[in-house]
Amino acid sequence: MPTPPRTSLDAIVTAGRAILETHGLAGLTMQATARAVGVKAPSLYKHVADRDALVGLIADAAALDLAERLAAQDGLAGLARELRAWARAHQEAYRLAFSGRGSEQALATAAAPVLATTRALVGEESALDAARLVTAWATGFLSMELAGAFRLGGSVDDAFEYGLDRLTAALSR
Amino acid sequence: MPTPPRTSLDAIVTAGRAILETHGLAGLTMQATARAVGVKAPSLYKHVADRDALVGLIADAAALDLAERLAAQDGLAGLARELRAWARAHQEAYRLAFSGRGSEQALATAAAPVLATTRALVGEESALDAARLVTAWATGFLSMELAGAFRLGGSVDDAFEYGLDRLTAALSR
DNA sequence: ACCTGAACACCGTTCAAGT
DNA sequence: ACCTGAACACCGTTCAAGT
Repeated sequence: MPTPPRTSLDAIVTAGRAILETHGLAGLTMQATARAVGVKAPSLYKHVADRDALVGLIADAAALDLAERLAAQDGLAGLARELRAWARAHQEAYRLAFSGRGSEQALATAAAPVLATTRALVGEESALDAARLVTAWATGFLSMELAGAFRLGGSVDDAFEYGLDRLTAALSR
Repeated sequence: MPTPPRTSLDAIVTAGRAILETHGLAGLTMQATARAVGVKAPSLYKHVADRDALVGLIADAAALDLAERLAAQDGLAGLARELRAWARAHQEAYRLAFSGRGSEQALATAAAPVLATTRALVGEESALDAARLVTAWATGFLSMELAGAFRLGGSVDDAFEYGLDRLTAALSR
């Protein structure tokens, strides 16, 4: 006898994102996710292949969220500061989005505005190299900041602005 | 009746490093580590508090290994290229060392030569900010490279040298 | 057509009992 | 004084049985 679904992929991913942020990736269990959407764990397998797939979908949702924010920005400084603000506001989602567990497509969407900006700064030929410089710096900085790796004193805010300033200078003309 | 230990912390950490590199962090189980040193899993708890502590010790051993390599280098380019060579040769160890699961001390030791180099380049006042710029870029670049995140074409080697060149220019005088 | 209980394999960890 | 078997709680995952 056919039965209507009691949950949906959308509800599952949304619940997963909330659990991720409150309990971390380790707390994002199939059981916890199922409970959040009102079913038992085995039912989730009607909607996702396995936990890895669920984690990947959550990573993509986060990356697309970020992409939307970045698309509204202009210039290297705006992009970098918005990325940092987003990362600090959604630490677990940020870590997951850049962990390589999502699709390449979602991350590429988020990176597109950076590429457009470097193209304007250094021209077509060096745009990709320059985007990789900026992206590597920004994501490296944030992963260190979120991990609490800046422990030698000094202002982390100042270090971010210093890096942004030096990179902007290095990519000018 | 006293019994001599059948293994040691050193042997456990060494075995753990080998398992990490061949089977990844997920494969680094207490059981696998115990088997590698010839005891059963519960015996490991005589030497380490729990799996997290073991993982932390392995992260530190890797970071100190890297620190030794970096200490033999001179100049930004030498440091960056040696870091990249080491990261590619010990991918899992690299990821773990920079994951924040080790002690701050071990990573600080590895970072010391970078700080010394930026001090020589930009002076005492900006040395820390500059070291953070370089470190963030290098670790960000490598985490992306190891994750296979550079998929838009172009030469990854060229992108690395481009970044190194632009950063060197940005930190000159 | 979806959901569930029960079961399985596999973790980390504890601890009483062996030597 | 160290090591082990047995046990426990907790995972992810499968599947026959319910509705």
